[in-house]
Amino acid sequence: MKRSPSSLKDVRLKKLEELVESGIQPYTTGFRPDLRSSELKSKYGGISEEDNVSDIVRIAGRIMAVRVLGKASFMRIQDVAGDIQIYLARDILGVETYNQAKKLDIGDIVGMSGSPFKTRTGELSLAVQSFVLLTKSLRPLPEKWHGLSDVEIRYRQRYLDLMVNRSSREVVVARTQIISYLRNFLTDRGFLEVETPMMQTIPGGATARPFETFHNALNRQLYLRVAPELYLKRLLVGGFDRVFEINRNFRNEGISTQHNPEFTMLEFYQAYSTYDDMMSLTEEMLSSLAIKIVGSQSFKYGDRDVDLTPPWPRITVKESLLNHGVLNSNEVEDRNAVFIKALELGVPVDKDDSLGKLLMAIFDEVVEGNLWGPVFVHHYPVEVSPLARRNDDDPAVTDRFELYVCGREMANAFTELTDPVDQRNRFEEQVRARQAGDEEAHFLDEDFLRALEYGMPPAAGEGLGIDRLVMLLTNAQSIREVILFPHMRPEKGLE
RNA sequence: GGGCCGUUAACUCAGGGGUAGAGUAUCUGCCUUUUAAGCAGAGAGUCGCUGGUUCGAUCCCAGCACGGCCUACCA
Repeated sequence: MKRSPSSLKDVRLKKLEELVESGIQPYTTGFRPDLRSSELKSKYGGISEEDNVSDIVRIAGRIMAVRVLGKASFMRIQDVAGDIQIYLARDILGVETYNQAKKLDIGDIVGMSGSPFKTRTGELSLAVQSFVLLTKSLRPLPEKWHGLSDVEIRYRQRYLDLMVNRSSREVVVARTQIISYLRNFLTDRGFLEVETPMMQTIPGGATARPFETFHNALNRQLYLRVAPELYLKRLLVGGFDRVFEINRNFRNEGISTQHNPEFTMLEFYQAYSTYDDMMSLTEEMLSSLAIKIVGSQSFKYGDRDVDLTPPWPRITVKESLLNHGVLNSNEVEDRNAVFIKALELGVPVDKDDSLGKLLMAIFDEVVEGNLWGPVFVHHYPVEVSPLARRNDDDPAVTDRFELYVCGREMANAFTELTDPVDQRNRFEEQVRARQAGDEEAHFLDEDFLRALEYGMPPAAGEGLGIDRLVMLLTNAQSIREVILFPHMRPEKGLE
């Protein structure tokens, strides 16, 4: 570490030495506050400037602002609940203690004991009678007006961001409330929360490239899961009729404002139900969640309005293409016409792609981003839905939907494929695609097929991207705003 | 992966071919109800890194690193 004699950190290290020399412990344990700042405010907020409160209360927190007025000083102490002003006066503390208090720095964590009172301007404050330095801070905090806005520092040093930016703390709280709400919502309906493997020998359940790792003792390759789906369905086979998991998935793909290599998914499965039931459940779950979190079913995302009031429109993939005008009703059934249209649109397609794949390629390219929603798009082609049940009337499509809100896929659900013979065929098709170079194609999971051969009850399941849901409800434009420690390249030159 | 933009003090930002500026923060002094406290003074930067052009580069050029946005892949 480089040390110029006058660096801000060295100034504080010198103070630290002086504190120790004068017998003050700079990292003290054992102080227990009575109240958080918000509790102090609600308990004593009603006092008047004339009141002489004799109660002594203890608060703890970080010094965020210091105003020394000579023989008296004010400081702002921040804790998790907010902040409270404290008043330090020489004639209360005595000369020696007051001079020690003046050595406290912005950033230090302190415990303060004193009596609540109101200042001339009517602000509830704490007149300190004694204090203790709990943690000496050695680095200066970001500037008090503009705070910390450099996104790189905000993400890399999230602790700093949380310290100085209230909005960042609010996102954390909202995220926790959202997950808690979803957990209770499902638990209340008889769902059992489970945990399934993150490290898998055969990564399954989604079309995605997995991360690879290696188990030394077993001398074999393992994958980080791309989805929990196949394990949750094994639990349906085992007899649990409603299960869910809220946990991390890992996909070895690009990073963007919508994508982090690890992200959180809610997956839930319900036996004896269909994807229609999933749509109703999703409407109820997310619209009530919105009321809980933002206070209304309609709210702003960016500069546009979103309204989650049920029911939400339901259209098929083909209808969405027709509605958009990109294809007409003759073309949409004609594989070659669709292929030509894809080429015209510059959509990346392969000459061997099936009708279903081509339709989805065009959908992804031109329709998806325009689906402000909320809208359920259903009847996905069977070729791109290897785990979903075929539609009884049209075996070329599946009983699958994706929920779109604000041009983004929020959820993916389907009536599950329970036929082990069909499932084997679908897997084999995926294996052929993998052998042809598709690194995202599914692996064949022989044990999963064996489970289906024992018999899985008819069921529907859904995956819901938690990060994107949190983005929607906190009006965040980047997934990194809703993940505490988003993935970053290693920092160079760190001391 | 591709394109564009950015990187100057601890933070927020100006500046610009002749070796650097502001506010906040820090330090010193004054100040017993401030709250963007005030007043006076001071210190603080290898201008992201490495090369090139130039008498001279923080500035111009190239490469690299990191970040942002768009794009691609995906959820």
